[in-house]
Amino acid sequence: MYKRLRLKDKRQSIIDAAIVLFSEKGFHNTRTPELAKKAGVSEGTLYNYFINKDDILIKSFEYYSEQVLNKLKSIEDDCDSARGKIENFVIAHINTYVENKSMARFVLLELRQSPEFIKKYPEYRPVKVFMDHLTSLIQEAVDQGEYRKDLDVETFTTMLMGYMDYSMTKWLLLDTELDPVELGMKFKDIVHNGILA
Amino acid sequence: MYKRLRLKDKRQSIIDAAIVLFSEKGFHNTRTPELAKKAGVSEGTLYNYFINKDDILIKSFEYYSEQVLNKLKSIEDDCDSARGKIENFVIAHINTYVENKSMARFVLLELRQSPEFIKKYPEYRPVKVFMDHLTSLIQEAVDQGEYRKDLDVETFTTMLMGYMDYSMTKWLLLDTELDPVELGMKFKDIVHNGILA
Amino acid sequence: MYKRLRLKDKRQSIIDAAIVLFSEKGFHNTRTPELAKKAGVSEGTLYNYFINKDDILIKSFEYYSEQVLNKLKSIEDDCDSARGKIENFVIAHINTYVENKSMARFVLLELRQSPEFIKKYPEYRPVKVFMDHLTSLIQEAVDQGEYRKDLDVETFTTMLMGYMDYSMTKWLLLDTELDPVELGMKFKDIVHNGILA
Amino acid sequence: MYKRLRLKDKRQSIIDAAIVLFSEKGFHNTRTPELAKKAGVSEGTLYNYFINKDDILIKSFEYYSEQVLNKLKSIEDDCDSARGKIENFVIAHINTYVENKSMARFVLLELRQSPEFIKKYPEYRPVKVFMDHLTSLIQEAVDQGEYRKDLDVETFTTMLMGYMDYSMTKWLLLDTELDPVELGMKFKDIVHNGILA
DNA sequence: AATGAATGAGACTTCATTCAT
DNA sequence: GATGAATGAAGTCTCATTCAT
Repeated sequence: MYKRLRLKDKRQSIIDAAIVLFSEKGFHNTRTPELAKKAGVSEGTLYNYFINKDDILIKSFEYYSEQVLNKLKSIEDDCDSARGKIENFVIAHINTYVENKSMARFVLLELRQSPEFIKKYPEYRPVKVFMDHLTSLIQEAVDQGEYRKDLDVETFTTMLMGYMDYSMTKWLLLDTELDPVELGMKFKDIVHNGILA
Repeated sequence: MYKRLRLKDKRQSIIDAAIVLFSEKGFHNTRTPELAKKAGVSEGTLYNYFINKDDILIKSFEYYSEQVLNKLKSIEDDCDSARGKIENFVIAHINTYVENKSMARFVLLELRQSPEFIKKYPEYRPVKVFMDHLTSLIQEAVDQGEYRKDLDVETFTTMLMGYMDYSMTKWLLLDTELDPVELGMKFKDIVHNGILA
Repeated sequence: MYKRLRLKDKRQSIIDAAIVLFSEKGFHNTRTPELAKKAGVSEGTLYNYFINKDDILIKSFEYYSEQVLNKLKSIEDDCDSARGKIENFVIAHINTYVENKSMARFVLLELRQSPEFIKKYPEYRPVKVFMDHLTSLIQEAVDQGEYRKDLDVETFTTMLMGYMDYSMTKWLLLDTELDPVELGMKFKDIVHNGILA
Repeated sequence: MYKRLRLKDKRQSIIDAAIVLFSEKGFHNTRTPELAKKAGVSEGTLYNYFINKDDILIKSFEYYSEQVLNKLKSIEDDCDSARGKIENFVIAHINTYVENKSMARFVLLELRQSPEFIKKYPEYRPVKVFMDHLTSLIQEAVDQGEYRKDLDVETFTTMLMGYMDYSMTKWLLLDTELDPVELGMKFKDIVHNGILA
């Protein structure tokens, strides 16, 4: 029991170090000895917990997925109206990244668009689970008459995801500030009121 | 004159090969001998035209930038109304990528995750030129009374850019079809009519 | 303790191999894999102990310097008269090389022509320590009245060093025999008795 | 005739450039394109006049040998007494180097002790022709009764050559001044008068 | 004869991984 | 389980040499 815990500690500290380093320097520019050092373990220990360097990337991602799924569940029932759920979702989604910038970089820059990774795990796209959830929330809002009947759900989902993604990418690359609530309100203003004069 | 042409050919064929390979396999998984072979030159020739492998990445991007700037200029005067210009811009922007999928992957997927690249171009330039242009078009539409006076121009720009970017990323990663005109119309429907019931 | 010893062994075996190979084939004609093989280590191990190939040259020389300094100290107090000390010094100096022909070639032939080396050690140190010591011994002989008062100490030092150096270079290049005692006696005969009829 | 001259010009300018560059940077650190540029010819032209890079080294040396042989002949008959000839020889020998420091470095540092070169051309040692000449002059002095009958001619030759060589090496490496006449006189004082009190 | 762009063998070096301790 | 020195395959890049012009 005690050993299991310590074992879990090492595994976890490797994943934590990996997410930080991969996000800072990129997967290919992170050296395994450096990763071991940051995790506070020896180089050999990496291979007691993971098959190889690729495996560390994949398992780091799986850890991330687990985290965000938990997050998703925790905010699911906070609100009754579909519109309110969507608003909560957007803010929670962005907050997840804002609270952990390393992980944000890891997912948004390094991982999300890694062709090798996507090729190996097409279904693991971290975005997919979000998109599907968001799509279902939007469909719910349409079904409940909160959004108009002929709204193209897929297009609106893409707009919202793209808006969040793009805003966060700008935040990461240009190192600016990011206020989730304000971001959501500005978006809402446009899609609710339209842009026309 | 003859020599200059051949010289330009080799340099260009290396860039062309680089864009294809980097987009297909990623920068780090592309081997220089493989790149040379694809370009139809010897390994040594790479280093007659470029400082090192990194330089090939940078110069390939600069070539891309030049291309898109030319594209921008060519569509500038096609339409009188600001709204028309924006619609033309969106379609032309997406078409640039659709017409050259390799370059699309190169810019949208590979370039974004390259730390060397980000270090050299911290302002994320390829997109910046577009964004700035788009922002000015939207501002023009507001000024001309085509869009409402209190429209948050920056937010709308980000929405539109994010929507295009996200749609194209999905297109690339999931290998689906992409119709620029339809894409633009769906977006217009939402931002013109709003989403509310 | 055990590991430390093995560690020192590897480092030393690389230096030993380097001195032999550099002296036999020259620095530039010695390939690192060959050097690794001769040292009984892998190619990668070279770079666990040294920064690069140049560093192996430098460190080999520094090892040599340490060796000869120890030699110098060991012969310092063997004799009371300054003249005797000088004679001992000459014989010991030459013996150092005769006993280790690889190191002799390394220092006398290879090291002298290495621009990297000269740049790092502009004062031509390996010889300087000797020269300075020899100069002080000769000065002592003058002070004690064993040599004449108006002897140009520097010139005599240069003569003696040059004579030894030249004799040894001939020995190395022409692969002849070398008897340190005989060499010293022949020199003594001339400088004691002069050359005139 | 005109072409022959121009041809000789190119060949000579390559040799001149080689002697300078080889002496400054060493044979292995001199790049052939750089050598071509310094000589004012194209890279390909090098191979119209020389077999390969090694050949340029060898031919540069042969050119040097020719030069010094001419020098030797020109001073041969300047003096009647053997002692005078030796003195003239020493001064002329050193002057050859002082007047052309590049060539001095080339011969004394780069070429003389290049194992590859010596291995290929053991008889071409630039020193040999000098030594032999000097030996014969000393022998002449002994025969003429100017030096004592039992003088060890070889030892004295080695002393004198070593003294000159060592003095010049110090001059080159430490970048000091060198006065051939003074150098000769200091040497003469010691070997004529001896060192003893 | 002169050119210099092109060549490609081969150099040095890196770094993910192993395994004896 | 933990270590980290050792490994060696494989990478990028250099540079003497060639040959079409």
